[in-house]
Amino acid sequence: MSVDRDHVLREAAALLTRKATASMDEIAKAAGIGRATLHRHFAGRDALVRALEELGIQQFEQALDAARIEEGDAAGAVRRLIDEVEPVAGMLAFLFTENQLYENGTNEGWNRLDTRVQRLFSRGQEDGSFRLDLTPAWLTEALYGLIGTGAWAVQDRRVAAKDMPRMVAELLLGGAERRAETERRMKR
Amino acid sequence: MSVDRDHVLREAAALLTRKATASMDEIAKAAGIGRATLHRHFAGRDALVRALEELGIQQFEQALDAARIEEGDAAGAVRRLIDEVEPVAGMLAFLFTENQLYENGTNEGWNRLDTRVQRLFSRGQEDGSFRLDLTPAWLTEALYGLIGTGAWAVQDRRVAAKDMPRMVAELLLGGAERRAETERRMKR
DNA sequence: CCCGAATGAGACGTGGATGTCTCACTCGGG
DNA sequence: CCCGAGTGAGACATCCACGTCTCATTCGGG
Repeated sequence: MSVDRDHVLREAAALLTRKATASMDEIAKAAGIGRATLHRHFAGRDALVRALEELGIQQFEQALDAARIEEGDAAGAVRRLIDEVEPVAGMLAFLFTENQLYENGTNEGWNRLDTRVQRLFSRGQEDGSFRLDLTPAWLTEALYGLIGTGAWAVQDRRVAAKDMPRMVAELLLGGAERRAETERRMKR
Repeated sequence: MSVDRDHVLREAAALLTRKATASMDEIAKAAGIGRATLHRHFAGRDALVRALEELGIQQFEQALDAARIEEGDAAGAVRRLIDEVEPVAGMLAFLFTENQLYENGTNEGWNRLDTRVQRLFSRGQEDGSFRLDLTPAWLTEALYGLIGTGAWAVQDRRVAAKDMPRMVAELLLGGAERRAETERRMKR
């Protein structure tokens, strides 16, 4: 009977990522509940969006923890991170799109996570596994962008959900150009 | 005196990409004109968005033509395309975000250009310069996503506008991992 | 210099979304 | 079995953005 709060937020994120102007009524229907119930759980649209940001940041942090991005080689850490993020890619896409986060003087919680990701790329550069001509800031943005693009492609059935992490990781780390190392990895 | 239509559309795209729920008044102010004047040039919000799509598609097509993506090696063609697209990256980011384009039964003009880009990646795979384990459809989506991310990073001053094309092209083609070929290219 | 076209500011009515409320219903625990 | 908490549907007033209109002003060409 009781409404699954996380489920509502997931559906809301998926809808709002597709159609940012969706009305509260549309959001409620997408989540399979009545508009009144939606208002009972979230005071208003603003409160809903803030809850969305909060949950997204929390889930992203859990992914960072679960992937143990501070351990092992940097490339492996990036792969683990993308694997862990996949189930909540929709939420992250919403977060990345929702720049309101940036306008209102950068969000504190987000900054903490952002720094953590940037450090991962810095570490990869320092230990020689990542190239030095692409800044950690750009690699971080690119990671977000590719995850968002991937989540989108999955929603539109252009890519299967199970393939998404590999697509994102391979492109981000290895790029599109063919090379010997890629051939070797493919054969494993 | 007369309003610069393209300038208005550019500003509108930049604003709407950041804040999709921006009101007509905000759009007008962002473009430096009055709300009445905005309405004189575009019958309504829908008309504005349609004009935005039209201009974006037109500019993207011009970029595809100018880059002569059907000629030369595929990697070079991708680099030229990104260079040509850079000035209108904001418009393209809007187009990519504006999924309404996909909802309303895919847009005809867009499909034509999308096919053209996919063919570029297919060509690269056939001539052996691109890897085969990433589908042309995904590489195409990734290109759009990275261009959008790049445009965004430039807007937020995280990346200099002149560096954006290189950042996007290098990541898309070469990826983040260090390798001998990259070192060689850097020394040129 | 002067006239006309275009603009900016603002008033105004309208429609749709919002937030609140009521009421009947349903489900689950005691 | 029964009661209460939680829900869906809908009514309702309110508010905001929209689209239209007017009017004074400004800018540029003739």
